[in-house]
Amino acid sequence: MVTITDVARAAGVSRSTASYAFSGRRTISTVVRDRVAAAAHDLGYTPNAGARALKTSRTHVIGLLAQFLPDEFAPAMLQYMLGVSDTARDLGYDILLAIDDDGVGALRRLTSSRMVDGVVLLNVAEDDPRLPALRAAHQPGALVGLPRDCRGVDVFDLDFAEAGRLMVDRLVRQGHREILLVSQSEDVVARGGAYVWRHQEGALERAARHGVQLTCVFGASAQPEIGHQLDRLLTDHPGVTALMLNNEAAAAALPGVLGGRGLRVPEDLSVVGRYSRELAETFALPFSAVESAPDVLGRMAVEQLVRRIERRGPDEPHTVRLVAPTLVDRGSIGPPPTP
Amino acid sequence: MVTITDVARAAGVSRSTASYAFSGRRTISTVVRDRVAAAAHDLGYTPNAGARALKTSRTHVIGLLAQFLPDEFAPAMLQYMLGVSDTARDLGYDILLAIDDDGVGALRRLTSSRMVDGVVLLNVAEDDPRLPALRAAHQPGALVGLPRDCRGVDVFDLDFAEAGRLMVDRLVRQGHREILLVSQSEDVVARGGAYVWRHQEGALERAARHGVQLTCVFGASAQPEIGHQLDRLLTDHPGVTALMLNNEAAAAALPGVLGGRGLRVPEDLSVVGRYSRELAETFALPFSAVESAPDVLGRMAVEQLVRRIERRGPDEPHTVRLVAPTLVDRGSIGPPPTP
DNA sequence: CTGAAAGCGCTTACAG
DNA sequence: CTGAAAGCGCTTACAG
Repeated sequence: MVTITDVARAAGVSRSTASYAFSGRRTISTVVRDRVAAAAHDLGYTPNAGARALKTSRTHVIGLLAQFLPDEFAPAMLQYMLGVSDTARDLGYDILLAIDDDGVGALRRLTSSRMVDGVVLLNVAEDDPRLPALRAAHQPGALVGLPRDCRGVDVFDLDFAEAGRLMVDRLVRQGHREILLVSQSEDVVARGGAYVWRHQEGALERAARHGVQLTCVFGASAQPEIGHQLDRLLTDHPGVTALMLNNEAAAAALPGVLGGRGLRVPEDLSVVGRYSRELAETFALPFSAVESAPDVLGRMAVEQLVRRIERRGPDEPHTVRLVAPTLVDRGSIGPPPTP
Repeated sequence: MVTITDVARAAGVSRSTASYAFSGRRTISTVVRDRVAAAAHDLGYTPNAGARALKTSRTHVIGLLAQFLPDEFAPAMLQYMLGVSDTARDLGYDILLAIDDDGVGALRRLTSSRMVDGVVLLNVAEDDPRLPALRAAHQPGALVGLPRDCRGVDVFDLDFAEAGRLMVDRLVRQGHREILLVSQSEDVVARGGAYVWRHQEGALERAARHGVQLTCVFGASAQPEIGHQLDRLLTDHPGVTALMLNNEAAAAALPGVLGGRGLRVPEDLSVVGRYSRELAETFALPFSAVESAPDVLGRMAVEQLVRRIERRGPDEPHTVRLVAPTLVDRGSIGPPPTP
C-alpha cells in the first residue's frame, strides 16, 4: 500500500509538505507542488480514508437509514434513496446504507462508531423511535417525513395537507360532488405514518368547506388485495364520480380494475393520485397526480445536512420545510358524467 | 467522545487489557473482564471505526456497486440490493452504496482509499469496464452477472440459457408450436447484457430441437412503449399461442394489453415470464415465471465475498456459479386454444 | 494473567 | 517557504 510517506520520499520532501501540497492549506512553491503531484500520480497514491477520518474526525460519509416495511411500496422508497445518493455524491459524500429492521440499532451503530458525519432518515413516523437515538448522537440528522417533535433536526416533507386540499379543490372545480379517497393502509397510520392523516384532514377540510361528500377509506398495500378492494368500493359507492388515491399500490392496480368494469377515465370516472413522475413512467400510471417529489426531498435533506456538517456560518436554527404540492396533469380529471 | 483510554482508566486497567477484554484474544480474569465491560457500558463506549480500520486494515464495510441504467427496470435492481444488504448485515458488515454513473470511478474511489474490505458488483456486463479496475484493486470482488472473463473474481448469476430451455420445454410439452419471445431492449444487449442472448440462445436451441417456431424480438424497456409494442406483436403474429417474456416492463404492461384485446390467460394465450416472486407480488403479475432469485444471488455473492475477505482456509480458487432456474406456476400456461 | 510501547497513515500546530 | 514532532484511537507484538 502506498502512503503519503512514500510520496514524500519520492518527491524529496517531508510528509507535511506533501500533505499541504494536496490540501492547499498553506502556500507551497509550484515546483514542489508539481513534484509531489507527479510522485503521487506515478505511485498511484490515494489517501487512506480511515487514517484521515481518525485525524480530522470527518469521514465524508453520510448514513442513509431506510426502512422497507411490508405495508409500504418499495419502489417508491427507492426514489428517495436515489435522490439522496445522487446529491451526496455531488457534494463529495459517500452513502452508508442501513436498511436493518432494527433502525434504532443501525443508527446507534453508525453514529457511535463515527462511521458517518451525519444521517438521513427516510420514512420518519410521528413518534419515530429513531429520533431519541439521533438526538443522543453527535452527528446532525435530516429527516424525510414529519415527526411530532422536530427539535434538533432538519425536516423535509411534502405538504400532504395542502396536497389533500389541492386534490379536492381541483375535483370540485370540475363539478364533482361525491368523491372517494383511498389512503394507504391503516397499518401505516398505526405505525405513525402521519402523512396519511395529514393528507386526509386537508381533503376533509376542503370537502366540508365546499359542501361535497368525501368518503375516506384505508386501502390495502399489497396486490392483489388492493385491486379487489377498489373493485368492491366502486360497486358499493355507485354515486362516486371521482377517485383520490394516496396509495401507490392502488394506483398501480386501478387500470386493471377499470378495464374489468369497462370504465373510461375521465369520461366515467375522474382519478387523481399522489406519486412521482418516475413511478408514473415505470408503471405507465395514466392518472393526473400530485408529484411526491422524492428526488427533491432527498436532495434538500442532503444539502441541508451537508451544510450543517460543514458548519458554514454560525449554527443555523433547525428548519421544517414542507414542499408545496404540484399537480401533474395526465388528463384523468374531467367533469362528472351527466346521468 | 469516549475512548478506550477512558474505559481503561475507569476500570483501573491498561488500555491493552481493556482492548483484550473486548476482543477476547487473550485470557482475561473474569473480574477484570466484568469491570471493563461495566465501565464501557456506563460510559457508553463504542470503538472508533476509523481507528480500528487503520490498525487492522479491515473496515467491515462492503462496497455495493449498483447501476440504475435507463433501459433496465429499477425495481428489479432494488431486489438485488436488498439481498446483498441483508446478508452483509447478518455477517457483520455494513454497505457502502455507490450508484454513480461512473462505476469505474466509484470502484476506484472505494477500494483505493480503503473504505471497503471488498465489493459486490451488480448488473455486470459481458465486457464490464469495472472489471479491470477491480482486478487492480487490493480487495476481492463478487459479481452478480456473468462477464466474458471471470478470472480473479467470484461470479454468480441465474443460468439464463437453462431458463430459456426450461421455458420452451414447458410450453412445447403443453402442445405449443408457435411461440413469441420478447426479450429486453436491444440497448441492453449492445451494452453487453449477456443474459439476454444467453436466454435467447437457450430458447432457440430447444425450439430447433423440438421443431417449433420461436420468434424472437427485443422489447422496449419503458412504459407505455412496451405495451403498444406487445399489442402490435399480437396483431402481427396471430398464430402465436404462447408468449415468453424476458423483460420485466413487458410483464408489467401485459395485463393491460390482454384486457384491451379481450384475451384470457391461459385459455387464449399462454404466458411465461422471468422475474422474482417479490416483483410478482408488488405488481400483481399473474403469470407463471422463472424465478430470477435476486435475493439468493445477492446472498451467495456476499457470503462468498466475506469468506474471501476473512480468508478462512487456504486461498480457494475463484468460482462461477450459475443458479438453476425454477418455474413458479401461477396457472398461466395451458394447452393452446383449439382453432 | 497484565502493562508499556510501538505503530497503523494521516493532519496540523509549532518552530524555523 | 519547509520540516520535525505530536497525536487522532485503536491493536498487538514484546516483556514481565
